[in-house]
Order: sequence, then structure tokens, then C-alpha cells
Amino acid sequence: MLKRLPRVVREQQMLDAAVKVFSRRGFHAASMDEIAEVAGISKPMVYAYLGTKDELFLACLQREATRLMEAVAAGVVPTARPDEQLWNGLRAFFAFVGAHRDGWQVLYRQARSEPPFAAELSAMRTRIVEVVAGLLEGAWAQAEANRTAVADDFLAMAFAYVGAAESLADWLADHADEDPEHTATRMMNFVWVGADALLQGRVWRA
Amino acid sequence: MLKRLPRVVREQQMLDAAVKVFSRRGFHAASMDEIAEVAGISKPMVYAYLGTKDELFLACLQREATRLMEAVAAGVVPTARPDEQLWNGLRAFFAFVGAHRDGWQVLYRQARSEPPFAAELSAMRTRIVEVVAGLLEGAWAQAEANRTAVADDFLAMAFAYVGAAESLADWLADHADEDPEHTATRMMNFVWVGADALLQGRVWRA
DNA sequence: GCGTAACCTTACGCACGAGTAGGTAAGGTG
DNA sequence: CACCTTACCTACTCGTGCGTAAGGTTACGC
Repeated sequence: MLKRLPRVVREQQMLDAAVKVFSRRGFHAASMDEIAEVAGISKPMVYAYLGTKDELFLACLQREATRLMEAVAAGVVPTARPDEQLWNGLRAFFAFVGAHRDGWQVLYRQARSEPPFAAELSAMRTRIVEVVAGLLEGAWAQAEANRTAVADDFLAMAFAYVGAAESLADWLADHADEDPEHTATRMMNFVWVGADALLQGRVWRA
Repeated sequence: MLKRLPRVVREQQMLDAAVKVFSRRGFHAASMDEIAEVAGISKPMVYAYLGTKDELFLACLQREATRLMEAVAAGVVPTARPDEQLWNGLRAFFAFVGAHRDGWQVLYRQARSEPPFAAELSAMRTRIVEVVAGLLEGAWAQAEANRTAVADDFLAMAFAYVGAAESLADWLADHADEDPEHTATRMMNFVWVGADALLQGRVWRA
């Protein structure tokens, strides 16, 4: 109607629309018709450019994931101390989520429960968990702790921390007034103080 | 064909089947036909006893939630020290998840992403978060800390801990060889050692 | 200016699955 | 034994939404 636009532009518009609709409705309840309408284009164009509904969702997921990863990577200084790396990473992470509440709250949560995409998401999550586990292991080595630890221990711990971060990201997504910086501080506090105490050999016993 | 069974029995069979199918396929991909088939009964019976698909799912959710709550409540001794209450609660929680991997992994994760049920689940979650926040506040009061804290701080912290626990529950659901007791120990360690250090006034600074 | 390739549309086919109509048989109760 | 209530079935209707066929229109190279 208004203008004929080049493919790359339309594709981004479609992805924007798709993210918005998927996030509002959930994967199944979202209809290709609505996505097309929100994108201001007709349905066959969506199929022509981005493929089937599954492929479209995957494309959304990958775009958002890439952006998130890049945002975090951009915030981190690889030469800094482990705790500062963590701090910078968390700041970038929560800032991103705060700015993309839609994208976060639903794409990641959504993908998790849809069997076809769960694997994809799980793989990304695993990469993050491994990075965090690496940081922990680095800090552990520096602390010259006298206890022994297995790789699985770091992994499980990292797993828990990532879960906590995701949970706080949800909190953030729901509390419009919460400052992402503040959320990052909360997280940093209990992660690092807790981890630090643990690494120094303090253990809880029944 | 085989036997005519009383209503209550059939209802439980149907719920069992529904949980299994919902967990395997996800809410939308699960068909009422398959649920009926797994339950060894015809579809109209499901409608007659448990109502529409939404109502059926809700019934599953509520049954599982109730069981979980009861399992945890049964494990906790209300007169014990806060850390022991937490320990007992966590043990019961992970034991339950370990024994009901199906129910957990999918019902809760599933419900979260389906708009019609998200509210229900969110309410349950909030109740748990508040209990944990209460425990933290109790411990805080006992520690006679000299810093000030707001209710929101405890809530956010509890939120993060619950997220971490859920994350470890997923880990447990995926690692058939992991012992629930061990998972509970992991959790207890970093929650309590971390919280303890925090409550004693140790704070991380940039 | 004219072909052709890229952009874009309307209008459909078709499968799948929620929910129902209408009917059969079992087993208890008088 | 007549009855009625409860358990149970087969066989449909019908909406919804994915994916596509077939055709129109604008821009750009030559």
C-alpha cells in the first residue's frame, strides 16, 4: 500500500512483530495472520521470507539470543578479576532484560516449554552455565582452597546461579519500577558473598 | 470392555494419564484423544468427569501442586531453627521432584508459559516466596544485624533462591543418577552459607 | 520503453483436534 | 422382573489456523 521495501528491512519488521505477538499470546496462541498484520504485511510474505511458524519462532529466538550474548560480551572485560567480570556480566544482562522485557519474559520462558525448541534453548543455557562454572573454578583456584571439588559441583552451582539470575530477570520484567542496576547488585551480593564464603571452606552441616 | 469402574477411580486414572501426556507433549500438542487413550477410556468420559481441556489441565496442576505442598509441609518441623527448617523443606522438595520428574518438569514449566494458567502458578509461587522471605527475615532478626533492610529486599532475595531451587530441580529432573539428597545439600550450602555471610553484614562492592 | 525479477496480494484447501449428540449396556434397587 | 441411574461408546460437527496457488504491481537494468 504505502511502500515497497527491500527484503532485509521487511524481515526485521516481521521479526519485531513476531516477537511482540509470540510474547503476548504464547507460541501456539499466536497466529501467523496476526503476526503478518502487526508487521503490516500479508501472510504469504512471512512464509516467503522467514518460512514456517517453527522456523519463524526459531529465527526470533536466535536473534534475541544473539543480541543478549553480544550485550553481555560487550560489557565484560576479560582481563578483570573474576568477581568484576561477573559484576559486569550481570549488569549487562539485567540492563538488557530491562530494555527487552517482551523478548525476555516470553521468548526464553516460552521456548523452554515447547518441545521442538527446548533443545535449542537448553544448548544456549548450557554455554552460559559453563562460562559461569569457569569463573567459579578460576576463583577456586585462586583461593587455593584445601578441599577437593569435582567439575559437577561447579556445574551444579553455576546451574543454580543461572536459575537465580533468570528468576530475578522475571522479577525485573514484572516490576516496571525496579532499576536493572539494583537487580544486578542484589544478585551480585548473594552470589559473590555466598560463593566467597563457600570457597573459603565454610560449609553448612545438618 | 474389561470393567466398569466408579467415578473417583476413573478420575484419578484420567489425571494420571493427563499428567503423563501433557508432560510428554506440552499443553497444546497434547490431544484429548491421546489422553483418553492412555487413560484407557473414551473421550466423552473425560469431558463428562473433568470438563474441558483447560479445566483438565487446571485439575492436574492443582493436584500436583497440592501434593508438592503437602510433601514439603510434612517434612518441616515448625519449631526448629530457621536453617533446619530450610534444610528439611529443601530435602522434601527435591525428594518430591525426584520422585515425580514428569509432573514437575512439565506441569510447572508448562503452566508458566501458557497465559491462561500463568496467573494460577504465579500465585502459588508467590506463597512459597513469601514463606522463604519470612524465614530470611526471622534469621535476620535473630542475627541482630546493624544494617537496615526493606521488605522488598527479602522478597527479591527469596525470589532468587526459589529460582535457584527450581533450576536445580530441573537439573535433577534431567540427571537420572543424581541423588535428591545431594541436590538438597548443594542448595543448602550455597543458600545458607551465602545468606549467613550476608546477614553478618558482609557486602560485595564494585 | 520494455522485460524481468522482486515485491506483494486475495482467496483458498485442508488437516487436525476440541467438544457433542445420541445411543447402549451394566448393575444396583424396589 | 421392571426400573433407573450411572458408566461408557461410536461417530459425528465445526471452528480455527497453517500453509499455498495463482495472479497483480512496481522498480530497475539495459
